[in-house]
This record gives sequence, structure tokens and C-alpha cells, in this order.
Amino acid sequence: MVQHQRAIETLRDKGHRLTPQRMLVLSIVAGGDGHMGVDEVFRRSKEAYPYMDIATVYRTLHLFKDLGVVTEVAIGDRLHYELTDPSGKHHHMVCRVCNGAFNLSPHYLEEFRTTLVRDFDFEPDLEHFAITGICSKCRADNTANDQHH
Amino acid sequence: MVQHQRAIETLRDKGHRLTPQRMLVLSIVAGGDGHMGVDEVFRRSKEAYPYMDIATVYRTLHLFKDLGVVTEVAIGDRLHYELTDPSGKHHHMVCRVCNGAFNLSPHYLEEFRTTLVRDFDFEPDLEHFAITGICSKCRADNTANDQHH
DNA sequence: TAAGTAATCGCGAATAGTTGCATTAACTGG
DNA sequence: CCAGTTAATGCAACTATTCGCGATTACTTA
Repeated sequence: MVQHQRAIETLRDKGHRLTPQRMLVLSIVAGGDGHMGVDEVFRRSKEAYPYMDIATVYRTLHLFKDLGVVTEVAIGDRLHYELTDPSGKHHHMVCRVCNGAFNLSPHYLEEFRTTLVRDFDFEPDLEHFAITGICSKCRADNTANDQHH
Repeated sequence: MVQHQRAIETLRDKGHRLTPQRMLVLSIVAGGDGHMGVDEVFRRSKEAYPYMDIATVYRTLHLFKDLGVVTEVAIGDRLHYELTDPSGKHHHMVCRVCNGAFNLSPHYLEEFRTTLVRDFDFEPDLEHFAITGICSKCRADNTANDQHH
């Protein structure tokens, strides 16, 4: 509950108010182990503060995301959130078969970003996405049953 | 109505049925100019066939996406669909300010894919995503009003 | 080409996510 | 510390998307 100092400063600096609801969501996301779905953030915050509304959770998470305080990750077809990795940020590779998430170091995207800026003058948001695919294990499992019936 | 032969074969080969609803959605997506939102696909298909249901549109688009017949693109916070580019596939760069979409040739992602497979044995779905960011024009416009109040 | 079978559809209901608005309360300046 | 200002909340209504199920129909095979 004291290591969110940076996030709190970010809020204040941008002129946003420090409400109990925001502090609660922040501590829940920070307290979780890895990324967390909206429903789980809502459930936990309602435990601590029964008046908490789902709309507030959505608004708070979107705000945090815009501020870069949390990172949005698409798991399956739902969005999850986690505290933005303060040091070496990482990305996710999400297996579309088992939904497992693997971390990806930022180094792998830097070169790509540089190219887009140079060739198109387009500044990509590479902090905020997950790459879907098939992990090694599921690819192996899936070799036999390749039918869609 | 004859250039979808490839898509139709794909359906049959995988054991899916050729229903009028699916043919209709296919021709609408193919007939559109670029990517199309779910609501627009629904509206147009309902014009042609008034019993068309929104759930069928969603199910059909998801099926087509899984088969690779259409490509899903995130524009703003909604998903759009377009016929998969049969020859040189392209990706999208979507500006988060003006929502403009720019094409990106596949060459830019090939190197990235190669690296992921080599280092992690992870096979990414790089056909199916858009890169969010800020385009040249909006970045220029936005230089002055950088406040979030 | 008629009958069987299972995929697909349409519908209604459920869940996910967003928005408008009146009320509340965090911040500011005095 | 107090009062004014306005961002943020809670609520309710709304749109977007998904799901379960009974009815329909595309496809198979005899």
C-alpha cells in the first residue's frame, strides 16, 4: 500500500482526484498476482466497499490505462489489467488454445517500433497489446485432431 | 458473386454448411469498401433478408474469422471485418485520435514473427490484429493541448 | 429423391460494457 | 477551516455481444 506512490503522483499531476474508489482499485490490481479480469476487480472491490459500482470499475481501469498506470491485456476475448511493469515493461503472448500467457521482453518490439516511426511517422502504442498465437505445447497436442467438425 | 469461390471451398472442406445467411454475409463483406462494422453487416443483410438475426451475423463473422476467410480489425473499441487479402496480406495502423486506418505491408512483421518462433517456439497470429497509435497528423494537432482536464 | 441426422437458425434471455444525469465529495483559494 | 467549483460517483437505462434451446434445413446415403 505504499509502493503505489508513483501511480498516485501520476494521478495528481494530471489533475485527477484521489478518491477512495480509485485507491481501492489500484491496490487490488497491484495486490493481484498478474493480470486480473474486470469481474474480479469488481468482486474484490465490492467486498471492501459495498457501494462500488461496476461502471466506476470500468471508468477507473480505463483512466489508469490512459495514464499508463495499468496495462491492458486481451486474454481470450476479455480484457485484463495489471500494474504496469515499472522497470522493464513486458508484453504478452497469449495462446489461443490454452489461453496461457507468456511474457515477452520489450526488446523484441523496439526494432519494430523504430521502423514504423521512421517509415510512416506513425507512433505505435506497443505497450498495450498482446500477441495471440499458439504455444509450443498446444501446437504439439493439436497435430493429430486437425478437424473442425 | 463468383470471386468468393475460394472462401466457399474453405467452408465445404472444413465441413461447414453453405447456408444462404452465410453466403449473404460473405457477399456483403466482400462487396464493402474496406472493413465493415458488425452493425453495418447486420443492417445490410437485414435489407436483403429480413429474418436475419444479429446473433447469426456474429456467429458467421466469427466462423469466417476462424477459417481465415475474413480478417478482424479493431477500430476504436469495436471490431470490424474485411475479406482476407488473398495476395499480399496487409495489417492496419489505427490512429487512436482520429480512428483513421492505414495499411501496413506484411513485410514489416515477418522479421518479428521469425524471431518469436525461433526464440520461444511461439507461433503468433499476426494476420489478425491492428496496431494502435497516433498518426503523424494527429500528433501535430495535439502538440498544444496536452492537458487532460 | 426421400428420409435421417446433425449443423445452423431465429428467438428470447442473459451477460458485458457504456452513457446520461442528478448527487456527492475532493480539491482550491480565501 | 469554510465555501465554491467541478470531477467523480452511483444509479438506471441503454447498446453490444453471447448463449440456450426448440424449430428448421443443408447435406448424406440408401
